[in-house]
Amino acid sequence: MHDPLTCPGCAQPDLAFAPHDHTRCADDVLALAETQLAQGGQRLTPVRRRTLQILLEAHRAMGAYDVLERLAAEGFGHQPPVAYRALEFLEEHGLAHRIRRLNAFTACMHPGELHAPAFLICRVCNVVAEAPGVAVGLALGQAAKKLGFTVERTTVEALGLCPACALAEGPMRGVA
Amino acid sequence: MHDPLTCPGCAQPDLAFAPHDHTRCADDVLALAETQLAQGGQRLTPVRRRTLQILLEAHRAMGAYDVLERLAAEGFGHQPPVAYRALEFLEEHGLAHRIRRLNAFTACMHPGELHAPAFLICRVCNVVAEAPGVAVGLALGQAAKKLGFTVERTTVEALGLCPACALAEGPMRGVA
DNA sequence: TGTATTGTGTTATATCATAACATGTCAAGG
DNA sequence: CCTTGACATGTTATGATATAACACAATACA
Repeated sequence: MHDPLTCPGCAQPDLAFAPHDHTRCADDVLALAETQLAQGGQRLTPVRRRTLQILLEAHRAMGAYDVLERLAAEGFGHQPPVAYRALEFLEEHGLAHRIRRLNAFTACMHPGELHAPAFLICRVCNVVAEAPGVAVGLALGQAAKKLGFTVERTTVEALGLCPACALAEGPMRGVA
Repeated sequence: MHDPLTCPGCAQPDLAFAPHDHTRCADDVLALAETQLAQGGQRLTPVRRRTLQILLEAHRAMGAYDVLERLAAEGFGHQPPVAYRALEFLEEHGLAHRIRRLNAFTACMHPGELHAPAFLICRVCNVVAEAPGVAVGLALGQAAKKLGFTVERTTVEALGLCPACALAEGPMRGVA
């Protein structure tokens, strides 16, 4: 169900990068999602369900066209709107996030919890970690308040080096 | 040099939205940019200079193709890379920022100052304000540090309502 | 002046995203 | 039951954004 070897977060537990809650991976999140949506009178239809599953299984950010390819291969529609609609639905309901710097989407690792997501994107290996962004959201909200601006949604992304790639790259500087 | 009537920030001084420093608009920023670049051994070539000017004059976020159109009309190249290269150069050197939510670029309103820019984007009128983002950057840096992640660049954007549009929209709720 | 570096411009193509419309599904009310 | 309205899915077509790769020009500097 959850393969540590293909999960970027699990691959380096000592470094604690991307320390998502494994007890909630894939199927668990899926069940949770279904419950949540039902409460709001929303439907987790087959395409939407499968889209979420694909994101959860991939366990990394995926472009809409990548998702579409998978969906198409499984008998769903073959055209971009199929993927975009499902992804947008998931995003609207807090089950997925859009990573703007990568033009990609990723499953939310802790749906239901109120959170202003902040993402850490490794520029070398492209792994995306969802960091606790409450403090960031708060700071942003305050800055906005001073200007009389009402915040509705936020995009917070940091590009840099994950621990593993920093180890690999850092010591190389000036060597060669 | 600076027309309050076409400047979103100046249009509503009472609301203090987008309270950029007017003494630094257009020509001032341009001069500052030139100095700064020269110090770093970089060149503010005609295309680059004109691109920055266009962004400063527009005083709002512009798409790369909008910028290109202006450049082309003035005798510069007619192909996308012309605009993208100039814009990327400006961004790298802190003279312009990329607004990912809008796939657009905007001139930096206070170049030289060390700052992690945070943008407030009105979803109604599309005006973009550059808010002081130091606190936000700090919070993000700390969250990253906990995961061993090294932040190099950040994207911080909030979508919401600017004061003017909030006034126009807020009271309407439930009325009709 | 020659030579390396950087910048500009081009063609061509890749990548990402949405508008508009037809068809299908399903639940609620007649 | 069957109609109707809302929502969902699928399609075609197009729009919008971005980059690769290469030729040539300008500049810096030995």
